[in-house]
Amino acid sequence: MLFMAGSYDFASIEHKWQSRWERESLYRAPNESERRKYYALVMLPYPSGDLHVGHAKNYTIGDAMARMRRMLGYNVLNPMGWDAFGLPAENAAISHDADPAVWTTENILNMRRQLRLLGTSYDWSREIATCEPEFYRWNQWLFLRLYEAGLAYKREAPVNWCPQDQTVLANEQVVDGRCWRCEHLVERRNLSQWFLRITDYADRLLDDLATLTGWPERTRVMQRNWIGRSEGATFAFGIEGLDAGVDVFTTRLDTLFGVTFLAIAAEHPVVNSLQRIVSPEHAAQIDEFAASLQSKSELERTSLMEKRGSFTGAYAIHPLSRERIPIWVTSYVLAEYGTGAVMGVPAHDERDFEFARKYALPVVTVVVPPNALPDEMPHEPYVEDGRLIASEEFSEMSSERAREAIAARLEALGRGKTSVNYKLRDWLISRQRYWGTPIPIVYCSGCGEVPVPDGELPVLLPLGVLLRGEGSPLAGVPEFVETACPKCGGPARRESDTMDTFFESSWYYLRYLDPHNDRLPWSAERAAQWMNVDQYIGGAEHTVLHLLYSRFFYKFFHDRGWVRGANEPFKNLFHQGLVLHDGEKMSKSRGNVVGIDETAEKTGVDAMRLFLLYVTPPEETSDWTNEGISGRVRLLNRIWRACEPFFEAERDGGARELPPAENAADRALLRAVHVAAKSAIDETLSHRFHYNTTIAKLDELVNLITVSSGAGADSPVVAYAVRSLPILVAPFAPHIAEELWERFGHTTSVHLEPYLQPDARALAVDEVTLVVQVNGKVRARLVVAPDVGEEQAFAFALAEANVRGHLDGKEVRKRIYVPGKLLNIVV
RNA sequence: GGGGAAGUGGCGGAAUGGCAGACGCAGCCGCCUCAAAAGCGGCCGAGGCAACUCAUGUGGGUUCGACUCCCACCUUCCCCACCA
Repeated sequence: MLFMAGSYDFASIEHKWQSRWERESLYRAPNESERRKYYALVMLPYPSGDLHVGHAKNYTIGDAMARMRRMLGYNVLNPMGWDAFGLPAENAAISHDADPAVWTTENILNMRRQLRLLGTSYDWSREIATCEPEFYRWNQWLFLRLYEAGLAYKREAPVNWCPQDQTVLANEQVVDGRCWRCEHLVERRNLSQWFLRITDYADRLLDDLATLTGWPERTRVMQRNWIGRSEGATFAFGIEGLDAGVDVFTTRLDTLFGVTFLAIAAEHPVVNSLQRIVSPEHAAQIDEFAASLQSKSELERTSLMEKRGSFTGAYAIHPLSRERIPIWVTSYVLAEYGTGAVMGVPAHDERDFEFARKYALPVVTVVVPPNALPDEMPHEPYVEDGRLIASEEFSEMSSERAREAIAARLEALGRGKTSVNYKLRDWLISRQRYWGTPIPIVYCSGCGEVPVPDGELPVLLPLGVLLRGEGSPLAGVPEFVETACPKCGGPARRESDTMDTFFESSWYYLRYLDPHNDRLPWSAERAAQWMNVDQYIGGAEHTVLHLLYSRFFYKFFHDRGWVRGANEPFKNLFHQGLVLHDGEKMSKSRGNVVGIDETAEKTGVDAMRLFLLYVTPPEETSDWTNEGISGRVRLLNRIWRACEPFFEAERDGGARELPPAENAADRALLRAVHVAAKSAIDETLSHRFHYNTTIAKLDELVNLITVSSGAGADSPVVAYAVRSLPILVAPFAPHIAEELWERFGHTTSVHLEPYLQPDARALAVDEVTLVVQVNGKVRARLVVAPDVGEEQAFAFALAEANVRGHLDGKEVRKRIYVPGKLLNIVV
């Protein structure tokens, strides 16, 4: 290791303290404490192999924040674990013949070492890995509780299927409608799948967003849009020649008299009934049309394809006018949203208009702009609200009134009522994959679907399974699948699907509270002690799914009484920005990945931590540059050199008392110390974490100390400032802080010290620069006492030649005085 | 198509109604040195000899005063997207 004269030996210092912190379990969080609790949580990582400085940003922000809270007197819980189930392990098995369990364990070992190398302050006694039976047995336990509550159920559903790889794909693995591995077009297949009934919680998930004032606004908006509540009405069209009707959902009931066709999804259940009443030619056309769509993914059916349809030959009856309405099967109506059927109103809907034009269906205008006459031949749909025409007795009503009046009429006739629809769909948790939690269900020919009793948990995932990347791996393991029915003891088959890994990440934060409990996933007592999470930090890519699923689970737990207090898990939420390298995304293929190990070796992790916190506000995208980090290396070396003269001095017990200032330089130095401390505390308590400004204040402080160093070790003010440095930098550069603290003669850790409390006497200024403006333009700057009065300030201002020149004998119309800051004279 | 965020020197950024550009990077000059590195000191938005003027994406507005608030537009990034 080479290091220059005037620089310090970061490598041995960082290694020394990391070992000692671990040996002394310095960051263990006791369950019982006099101190107020603070639950600091960073999203648990997937053990993908290696950390780079981009990952480090996330952990550094969380760690600096947790260290600040600890030094501010809180009992901080700062845990870490591994989101250890998932596809990359399985893919590694398929491509390099590696056992997923071994691959995962090796990665965890390496990444745990790297997280320690970052100087993080986690309580490792609470570590969890979701792939261990001690953890996933509680996944199964929670699944069974959801099952008992009717919130877990099985039904047939369309999924993404890659015909090349012969396997189901997760939504995230479908890129632009193609398989991420072989780029084959993905098809839709109907398979029997497990779902969680998150839609039961849609209203609460939506309404409680209002209570999440500590979340970024954009995250709340995205969740609101994802839930996608829309208010409207559901009503029935009768069908000529059938007893059954077709339900339709609409938000635009005011356009009901503009209906010229009924559009239904090809998968709609009524299609079978229609085929029985229409001519053989029409029935064949419907079959042909449905077949042409069947294998297409939703993406193809939506974005890529032009709207298509086929007339069924059947007619519906308009619920009010009783007119005959042709029924079409179409490509653009989604079976999974609303009722799978839509009233076609081409005059007032873009999609219906496009469809009607293609198939020459009539366009009937029933809403016009408030003060306009109707267009006889519209060239584009009018989609705004307006005034009704040609709508029987509802004509001349406003859209808003008409919606209410028509809904009331439909309800009176028993043909419909107001209703609410959500975009949110039930959460599909089945995966035809190996490396996940087995779903604890058994199928018995006699008893049917039987839940595995709690006493038989965990249902262990068999190890050493041959993985070929085709089909459902567990289905091919007889020792796993073949079992006895828990009810009747007869032969039965286990469910071979595993759970979506979002299942475990929806509740893992509760397991940290009670990681060794073997009777329950966590105890209500521990939850009461620690929940809710005070600050959650993680990537914005989890804005919708992970956070929504976690909120859903937590509300379920709350309903059960397993957690109390607020029914939201995460009080404050923060999304960190990405890290680029020289303006480009880090990736192995570009060869521009900056690793943790190389950085620790080259510059030390204290410098890395400072750089990541300093280069941008934490929520912004930052750019890693070698020049940038050298600036932070310089700062650390300057801190070291400022402290060196004090290493041999005897321990000064009074060093933390504010010394008296002899002169302006002393006052400036004391002020710089306390301004830095105030900044660190403000950024923490505000949950803003703009430590870039705090570190800039540390730069200013070190600049002042360097200038003052001529005053030497015998100046009590310089001594005070220097001795404050380890405390001030401890949350950001924890190793150098600890080393300096020790060299100053302390025998306990700096990280157990209280943070420096800003002192009003040190922060006070004895003179300020008062800006004098004439008509809003700066004309003079006066150095005055901070408490100077308006009259006196005005008198001072008039003494300035430049001010007098601009007043030039004109009449003073108005004066604005901001004490200690500004005087504006308006003439 | 819908929604969200953001536009400030060569670069990252600071300032959230009151001195625009803190702090750092890069650059330039000097000191130290036989020399270099490191370190230390200084300069560093544009124009002007200067007093000054101009300048925070563009155009309006509110205000004594706007990077900051309001309206419109332009650009960039992100998310969702035939959601009836």
